[in-house]
Amino acid sequence: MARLSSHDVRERLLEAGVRTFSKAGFNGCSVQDITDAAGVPKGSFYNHFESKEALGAAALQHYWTDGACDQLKILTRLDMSPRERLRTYFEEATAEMAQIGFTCGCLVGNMAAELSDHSPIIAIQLSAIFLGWSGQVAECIRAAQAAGEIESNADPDQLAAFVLNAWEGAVLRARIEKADRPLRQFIQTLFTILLR
Amino acid sequence: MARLSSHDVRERLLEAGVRTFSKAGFNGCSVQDITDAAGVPKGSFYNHFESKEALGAAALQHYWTDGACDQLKILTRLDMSPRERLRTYFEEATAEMAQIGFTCGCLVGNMAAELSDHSPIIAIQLSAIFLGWSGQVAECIRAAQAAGEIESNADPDQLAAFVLNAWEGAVLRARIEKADRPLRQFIQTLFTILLR
DNA sequence: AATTTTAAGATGACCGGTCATATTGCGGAA
DNA sequence: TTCCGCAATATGACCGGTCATCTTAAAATT
Repeated sequence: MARLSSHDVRERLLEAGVRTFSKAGFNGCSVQDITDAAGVPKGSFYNHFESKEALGAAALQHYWTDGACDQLKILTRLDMSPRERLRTYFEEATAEMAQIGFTCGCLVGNMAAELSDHSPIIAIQLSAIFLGWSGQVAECIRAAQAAGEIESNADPDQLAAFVLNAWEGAVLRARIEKADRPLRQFIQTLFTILLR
Repeated sequence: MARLSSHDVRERLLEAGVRTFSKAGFNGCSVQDITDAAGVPKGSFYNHFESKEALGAAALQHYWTDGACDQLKILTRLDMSPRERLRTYFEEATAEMAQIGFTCGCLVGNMAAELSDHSPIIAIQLSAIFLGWSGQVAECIRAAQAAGEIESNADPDQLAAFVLNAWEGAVLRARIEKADRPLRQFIQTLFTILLR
């Protein structure tokens, strides 16, 4: 059996990291759990990452730039109106969460809860991720306002931050209830009240 | 030095559990961390709780019924109007979070992120806590609507769930940023847009 | 003296991380 | 083209320490 290239090993560890951290939490899994999930020998781990925390930071980045950003592209599609894009974005996210049985939740939220007090590096990353995320949503809200799809002319940045905060909370509750009810309720409230 | 009564030891473990789980997370601290924080011998732990998870469940209950409920009483005070009560409630919570330097966050949210997939007992408790919490806030919103303090006549339960979701998200972001900005912004958005 | 409760210390599995050694692909010397 | 030397990577046994939990002798209570 051919050996994996160095790049492949690193990639596998990143993806296994995202999966394993999402499922079990940063402190809820071991480095061995991750190498097992990646199908990589334990000893290889430290050739690619200097510590578990370093993998945490890299996996978070990987999740955001290679995984979550695909969904974010919905927000800039041109085949839908801004308001439709927003709705589709949260409906897609709901469907994805349903598909995995409401386990895991959002890696960004999980890492925020577990590590923001203890890993400054990851806290800074999380801050940047939330900023970018909020900015994208704000842009879409701004466009919806310009298109006359939203009554309120409140500050889009303020609205976006509030909406994403509520989304994080809804994800938490969906995970507890193992049902899409909190997510559906979030969408309904969002579009019938806040972005009416 | 006189020995502590059995009841005191249990109480100390509960309070140390709340403190330690809040600071370090459930998987981020050891049983010994908790017994040290409680100032009780480590051998005593299993005389009072059958497992770390059992303490987790008991501490969560203790936090909710003996700690957080004090703040919840603001929502039913009669010396303020319903809308004022709501604002005071979130401002008090903001002040408390500022006082501890934006570490810890909310035990309910932290445990939800860390344990809702792995501890059914705690998941059920979390579900009940959110339900009760949401109900209290909904009642206050309903009263505010009745008093004509809020324009929107949207379903109070739906509003309350959305508001608490957003609060959980805001707490997460305040913890990341180590600043009250996300909490202040939450309050501002809440009262100038959602509960206008 | 009999019974219950306490808590010190033990237990072995497991933790994040390191090690010596084996293997590899590659640039340059022939 | 062939070969060599070498840096980078692969590997799993292994490190000291910590984990959640248990055992048990001593202390307190009856």
